[in-house]
Amino acid sequence: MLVVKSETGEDYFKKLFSEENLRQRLSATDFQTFNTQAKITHFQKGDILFEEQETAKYVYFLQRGTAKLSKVGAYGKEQILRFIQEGDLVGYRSLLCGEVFQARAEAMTEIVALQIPGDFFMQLLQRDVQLSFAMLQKIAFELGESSNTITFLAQKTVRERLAEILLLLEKKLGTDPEGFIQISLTREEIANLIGTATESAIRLISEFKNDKLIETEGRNIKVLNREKLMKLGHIMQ
Amino acid sequence: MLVVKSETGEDYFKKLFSEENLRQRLSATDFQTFNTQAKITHFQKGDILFEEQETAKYVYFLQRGTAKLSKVGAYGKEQILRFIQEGDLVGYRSLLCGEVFQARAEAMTEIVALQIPGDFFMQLLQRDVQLSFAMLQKIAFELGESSNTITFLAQKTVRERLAEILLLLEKKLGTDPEGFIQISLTREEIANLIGTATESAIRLISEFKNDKLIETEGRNIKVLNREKLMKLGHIMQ
DNA sequence: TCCAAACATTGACATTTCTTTATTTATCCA
DNA sequence: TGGATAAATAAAGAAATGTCAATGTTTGGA
Repeated sequence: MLVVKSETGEDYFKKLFSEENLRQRLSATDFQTFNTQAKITHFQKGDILFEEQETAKYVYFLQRGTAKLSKVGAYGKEQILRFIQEGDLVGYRSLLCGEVFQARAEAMTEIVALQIPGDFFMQLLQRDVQLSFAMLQKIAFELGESSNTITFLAQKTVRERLAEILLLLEKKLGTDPEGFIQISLTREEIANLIGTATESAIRLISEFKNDKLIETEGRNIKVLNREKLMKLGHIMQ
Repeated sequence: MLVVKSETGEDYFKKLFSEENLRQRLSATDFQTFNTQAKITHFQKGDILFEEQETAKYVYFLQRGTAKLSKVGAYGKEQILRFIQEGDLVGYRSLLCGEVFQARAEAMTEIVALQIPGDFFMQLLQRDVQLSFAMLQKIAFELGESSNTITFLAQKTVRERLAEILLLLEKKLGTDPEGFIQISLTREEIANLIGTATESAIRLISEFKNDKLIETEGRNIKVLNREKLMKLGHIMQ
């Protein structure tokens, strides 16, 4: 199963980074520093939070909006790794390894995020056992999801992967009142999520549409028949 | 690029779990507990260190030998995630998340490992900032490698994946005096590493052999032409 | 050492997926 | 709001990959 959003830690992080909690947990000095250093930042759709190969300077705590985390493969093709949503943290991995960013984060909607300087974040980790443990849990969870993605990509056909990803997008990104998946991806982005050519993704989407499994309206997709999609995607439960 | 062995942390862990270091860092009580609880265990080739779905009870620190970490996909097909080698730790991920194991670890050679009870390991983490930071770095590194594997599987052809994995196996598992890759995998295991059918892997291995890129001797493989394999695998550098 | 079981190989064929090209449609900015 | 640009679609043929079946070979235990 492909990772769209981690299911653990988000609410936890939200609490961890709430003002009340920070004031309680941090020393007076650290709390002061936090308030000075952590800045609310805004991004528009298409804006880049950070770029591959860039030095890891900040960690972002998303308070609103959705971003995609992706990297570029051998032929310059984008690979979408996962989505970052409200309550999620992004940019910490490279920082922890002391590497430059290995992925880029791009806003898919308007975003409001708390921008935390990397060195300060690292200091916090050293001092705040609770935060450092939360991080351990979060990364451990991500790593597990990542293993699922590996199995998913290695063993399933494109058709199965598309069926699964549509269900996952619906579940994780949510739907609007009419039942369409909240955030509309381009066909190319869908292809870059499941590792196929854009044309193949398009063809299969048309097939699913003909089979009444989904309905489309421009870039928007609505799932009509969950059961059949699950069967088609050979999704175990 | 597929992960065969992590390149960070191993030596660090070796130091962390050396007797001298433990005695220095841990309190007298903890050190005593460690010596009582952590047991040297031996495994034969084919033995299982832990099984998927099993409760995470122990963490293993490999002192000698190699294991494979794998999980089972939708059709009961094995997916090899990575190899665990001397100086590496395995079993910690599920423990950190408080999940049952999501993968199995199987000995590929004789193994000597330090078996550390999970609850004790978790206690250590809470008390030993150095260990907990090392773990953060290790998992962060694994997660980065995992993203590379995702891109590798999603974007490369089977031929490219085989070329790359052969080079990687050579580099990470090492070679014997004659130049053959140390640990011989079955053709099926190679297929289960790169996400293809066994027959496809066999056919491509034959092709590489005909093209004098590699040489085989039963299950053993020797790389003859690194440059061409790199070109064939479209390996960037 | 010998034999059963597991593994490796090969060929033929089916199926999936990609690539290329052309055309239509949607989106977004000036 | 009108274009320019990007995106979506379709179709056809090529290439890659998977599946099945048959057979040869190796390996590991009795």
